[in-house]
Amino acid sequence: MSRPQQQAKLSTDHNGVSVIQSQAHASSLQQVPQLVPANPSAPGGKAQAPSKMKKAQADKDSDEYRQRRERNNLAVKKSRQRSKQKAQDTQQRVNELKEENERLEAKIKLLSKELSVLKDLFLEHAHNLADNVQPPNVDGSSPAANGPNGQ
Amino acid sequence: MSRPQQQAKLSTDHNGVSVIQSQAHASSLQQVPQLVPANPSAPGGKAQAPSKMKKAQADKDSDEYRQRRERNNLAVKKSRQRSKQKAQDTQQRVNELKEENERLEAKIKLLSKELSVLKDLFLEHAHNLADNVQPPNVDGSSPAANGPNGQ
DNA sequence: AGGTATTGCGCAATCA
DNA sequence: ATGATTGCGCAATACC
Repeated sequence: MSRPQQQAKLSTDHNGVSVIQSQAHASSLQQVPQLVPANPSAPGGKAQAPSKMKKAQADKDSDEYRQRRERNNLAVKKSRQRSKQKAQDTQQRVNELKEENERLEAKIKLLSKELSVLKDLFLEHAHNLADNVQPPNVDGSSPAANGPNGQ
Repeated sequence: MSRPQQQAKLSTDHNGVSVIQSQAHASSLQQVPQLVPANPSAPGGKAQAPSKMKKAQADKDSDEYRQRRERNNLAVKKSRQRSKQKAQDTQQRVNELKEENERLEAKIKLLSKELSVLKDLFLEHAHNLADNVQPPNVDGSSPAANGPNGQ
């Protein structure tokens, strides 16, 4: 995909390096504007003065016109290239962020686990301590053994 | 934020010929493609047989050709629109991911803090416990209430 | 004023 | 043969 569309015109290299062609817009196929007013031979039509045509014609042949076009074409290419690049970068960014996200998520998991372990440990010891220090309640089991720590 | 460039359906021909395109393509402005060699004096070039041109010409006039073009134009529009949409979505994705990242990062911070607090607490109690547990025999009075931890 | 940068559009070559 | 993509040129116009 993306091949020499027309074997003509610009020596746009396949690699994207465009060579500014000479002033001579010698191309292969060139369509002459030839704007035909398409005279409205409609009912009640009126003749139109063919005045501006020639000028248009001249414009296109103009050297300056060609130059402007050339510049613009270049600008367009550049712009599009940039746009594409940007899109690509954005996509890349997404990937990076996704990765980082996973990393963070993993870390969270780890921390959570660590935390829970520590909490359990702490509770256990607390109970032990309580049992040790407090007079043994000869009654049942331990006072409270619930460690409902959510997360 | 661009706007409709033209209010009239003005189509620019491949070669720069502007043509008003009426819905019914059977009316005003007949623009004959008129392929011109445009290269009257090519360096060692050779005149091309005008044989295939006619064919090309005919092709363009062909109803079928027009139809094909029309369909393709439609497809192109669709494709580009989709492409644009996709880019937009990707950008959006970036934003979302960035947000989520911040969220996660905050959570990590929180968990870390919690963890450190708990650790300290645990250490303290562990010490207490150790002091307690060590000599059950001895008549140790109070378990010591020192805060022997650095920082 | 004079330029570049963007954008919509159509064409043609490819791809699928 | 058909729709989808893609590179490209043109023209309008946005942006300096």
